[in-house]
Amino acid sequence: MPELPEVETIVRGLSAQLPGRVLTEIIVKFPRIINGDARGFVDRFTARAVASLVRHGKSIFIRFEARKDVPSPLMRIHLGMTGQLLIHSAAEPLAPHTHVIFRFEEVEVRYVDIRRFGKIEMIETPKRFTVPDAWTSPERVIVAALRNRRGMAKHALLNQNVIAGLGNIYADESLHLSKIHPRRPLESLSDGRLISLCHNIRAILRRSIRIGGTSFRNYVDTNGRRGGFKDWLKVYGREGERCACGGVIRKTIVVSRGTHFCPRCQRLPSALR
DNA sequence: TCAAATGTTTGATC
DNA sequence: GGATCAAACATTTG
Repeated sequence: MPELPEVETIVRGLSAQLPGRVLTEIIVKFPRIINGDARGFVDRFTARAVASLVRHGKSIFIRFEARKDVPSPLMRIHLGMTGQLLIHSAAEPLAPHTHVIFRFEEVEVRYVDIRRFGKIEMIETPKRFTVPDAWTSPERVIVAALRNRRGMAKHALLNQNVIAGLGNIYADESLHLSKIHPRRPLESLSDGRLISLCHNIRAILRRSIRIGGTSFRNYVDTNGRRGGFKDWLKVYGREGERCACGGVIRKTIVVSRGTHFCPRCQRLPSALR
């Protein structure tokens, strides 16, 4: 479920609580969530203090303080479709589908994931991010990533190896704001359209982050609160409703994902069908 | 009751 | 490369 604004909101929630705290215990109730050897994972991170948190795309990275000369590995958390990270006191009862518990002094962070598509892993040797982040990378870098790309616009926006962070909701919303048909071949867009697309992506992300992301079904932040961006969605989940231009919003399948668009203001030039 | 759909990613296949 | 599909899963919706 969570796309960039939702993950950003979660990282901010964790950043307000965790830095400086020592991870005293990790309880793994469902080992398959941990990528690789779960025991090694637990051993490596237990008794370490959190240094800082970073988001890149839809991934959360937790950096721990190094001990002596021993460099500290990174923890990467990807929430998949339905992953949640909730901050609780240890006394509160466990929700169903709680798979991993990170126990700190005073608080614990619980990884809850109904569909269990999420992954948590240890990264021994962190690498530089090479893919631009849809929110933090300079716009010109994102434009450059899309230029010279071929194929359907929506495909590129969803591809995390091209731009990191957009998912189905924000891809649909960005294309709608930019008046680009989801199947429009990227190579058919002028430089100006590409620049405005990237600008619109940022504008949508900015607004969504400001109000805590989109809660369509499951998403909640670290305090269990829902995000407010659902009310701002122009096409996602609005099949049959009217677009501001007067057209009626349609839902079809593009790149095997449910795709919402307005056939009136997101026209596919007839030469391209 | 059952089939389809759900905010993701990855790997296979053509 | 690019497009398509299936699978990893549980729950909700029509």
